[in-house]
Amino acid sequence: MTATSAAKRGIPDATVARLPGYLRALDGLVAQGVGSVSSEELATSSGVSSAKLRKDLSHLGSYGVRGVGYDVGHLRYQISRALGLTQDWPVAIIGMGNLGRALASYGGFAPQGFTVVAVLDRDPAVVGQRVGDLVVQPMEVLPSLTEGGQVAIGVIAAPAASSQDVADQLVAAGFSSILNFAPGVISVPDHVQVRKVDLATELQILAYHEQRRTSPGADLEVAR
Amino acid sequence: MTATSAAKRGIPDATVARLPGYLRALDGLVAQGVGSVSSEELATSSGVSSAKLRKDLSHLGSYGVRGVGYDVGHLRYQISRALGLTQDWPVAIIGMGNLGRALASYGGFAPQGFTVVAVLDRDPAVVGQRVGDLVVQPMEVLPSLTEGGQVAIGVIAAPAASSQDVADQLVAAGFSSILNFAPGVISVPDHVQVRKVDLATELQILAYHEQRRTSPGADLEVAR
DNA sequence: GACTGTGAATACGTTCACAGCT
DNA sequence: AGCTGTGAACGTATTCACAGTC
Repeated sequence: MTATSAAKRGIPDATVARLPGYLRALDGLVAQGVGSVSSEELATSSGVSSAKLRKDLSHLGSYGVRGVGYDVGHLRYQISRALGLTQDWPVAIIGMGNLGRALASYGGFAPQGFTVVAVLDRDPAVVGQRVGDLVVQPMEVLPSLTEGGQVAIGVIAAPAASSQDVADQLVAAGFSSILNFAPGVISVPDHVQVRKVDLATELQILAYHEQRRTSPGADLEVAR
Repeated sequence: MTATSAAKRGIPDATVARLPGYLRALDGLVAQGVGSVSSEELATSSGVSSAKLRKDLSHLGSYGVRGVGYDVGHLRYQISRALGLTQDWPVAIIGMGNLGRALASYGGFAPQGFTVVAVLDRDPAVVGQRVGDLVVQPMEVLPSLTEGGQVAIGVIAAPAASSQDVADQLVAAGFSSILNFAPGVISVPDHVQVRKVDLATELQILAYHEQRRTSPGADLEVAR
């Protein structure tokens, strides 16, 4: 219904959402040449409690050594494998406005196993322009991207008004995972995974807490 | 400890996170000239179940009418008020790389009650450049932004390597809410709210589900 | 008759605290 | 002695289902 349609016999959603954080912390340790960590140390560098970390890792298997800790390299590999990052995931970005360009140029995915293989826009004036190493392609190429059975993740960076339209085209082309940066809800068939990133929502959540700081008990008030 | 340090006698976190979605759906209805909605209709346009919607709204008060539904304008106002959006929130963005520029130029906040009032960068070569309507300022101006007691929300769009440094400067300048786009954890004092938006994390979560689709029961396997 | 608001039931997530292994 | 892995306890979120109101 909403976002994640419950995984049958898999890793709990809350845990999956934290695994990338552990992975990043482990990469930091690898870079520092650290070979082994305790749950306490790894938890601190990931910003969680050690009990939560251990529970999370216990869902992947028993990869620690009692009395010692976790082997950094091995744990890193196991988390990668659990997340499906032993393969590289090609990604297509739709919508080459400010945000789309920023995402396309941002080097942040590549090291994590994601490669932007195509950038598209429906505006003929934008098609053909260079963005980073790529040339903007028209929407018509979408179906060809999924042909090898490879590209499966689409990123919607189009304006809200056309996000449902883009989502429909992604689904029709055979994409099964969508990361949506456009505000608002998009509806897709059950078998398609959608995740949403929304700036305005995040700011509004911060505003709520910020406001509570200054006017504490403004809960029950004259309702008009 | 982690992110949200539990609200005393407030609206549940999960509810707060969904209110912006309801607000957006209500704005759509206002634009269509609709004056009244049922929980079922509003839930559908917000992508949640009607029971969840009603429970969420019940935390704000009783603003519906049994047998009828909710008055769109009044509910919109009540949610705005609960979120603290009856005032406008000035925002400062730190880091004018690709992402920072995209965020600064993105018009998406303004209608929601957020105004980007300052954009900063620590690189002297970037300081002075125009980004949208603003001129990039040096980091030194940070403390002056909070002087009127006004600017309280800072957006970190700097690279991961300097995100902790930027966070420290925001905290020192008196910011009490931070939206962090840089990968990795930042640590701040308890009274500072932090929310994180991380691309790579979202893609990794999608990859997990995507991988499960293709290789279903790859859970217990030879552990090396 | 229609639709809200909510207690009760259930599911999910986190924390505690300790048994079990090295 | 040190640290993991995990059952049991607790807390939070979601769903159900219906009493209450218009």
